[in-house]
Amino acid sequence: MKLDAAFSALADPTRRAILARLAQGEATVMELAKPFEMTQPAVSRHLKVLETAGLIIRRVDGTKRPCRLAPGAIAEIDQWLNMLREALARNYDRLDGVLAAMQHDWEGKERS
Amino acid sequence: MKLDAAFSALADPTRRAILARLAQGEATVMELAKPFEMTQPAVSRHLKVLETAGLIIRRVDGTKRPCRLAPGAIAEIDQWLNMLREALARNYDRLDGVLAAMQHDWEGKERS
DNA sequence: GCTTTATATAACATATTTTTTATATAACTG
DNA sequence: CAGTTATATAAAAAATATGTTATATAAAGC
Repeated sequence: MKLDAAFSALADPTRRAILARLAQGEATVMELAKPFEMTQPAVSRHLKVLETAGLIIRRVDGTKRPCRLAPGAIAEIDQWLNMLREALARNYDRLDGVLAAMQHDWEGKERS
Repeated sequence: MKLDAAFSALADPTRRAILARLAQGEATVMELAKPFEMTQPAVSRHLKVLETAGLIIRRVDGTKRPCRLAPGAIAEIDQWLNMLREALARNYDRLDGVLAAMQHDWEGKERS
């Protein structure tokens, strides 16, 4: 299941930063690595994770491997999240949210 | 950063299944555990992960702890994903996708 | 009050992830 | 061709995640 890989890839802040950078356009591995206090191999691995998850694609340009966002990147993720969105919307329509706020035996935090 | 916890929580299939179940309404720990070939403590831990990530909330009902989807569950996630959505839409508008498909030096898979 | 039910926590084993250093490869440069 | 540049891969250490069994807690039922 690709959802595992996709969500897992997004769970890492470095990888999200890489995606945010790619949102502005293509970039090579070195360009992507520069902002991070991390070695190049580490970034290479993050890119592999993103590629395997279907979030980015890479092309070959001489000795460089420019990366971009994969066109269908978040399609599957979005589809799954829609299920939750709809459920949350339904709950809201039923005013479950309001009721929950009123009956204060709901805990927003943890009790220990 | 809560995004880490949220995406990380969603990366596990058991936890996504739990959320899918909760999308149909409140459920107790035992009810949630039943479909899985997993011990109750394992499910308890998954629920804690989901709660910490802000994806579910729990109330106290006697000895039971019924769970629901947290109202704002995917708000932060959605906000972040919007950045990507917009970038992808921009790329599409510029026909970057089409161009990429034409210049076949783009690899959809991996080369080894 | 004692037993059962619902859930949590602890201790621990195993698996996975993340990062590092060292090295390989392959394409440019002069 | 020799050296440099861009990137990948391997090996290994450290951190984290996931599941198990055993046990604790607290409310419910008799």
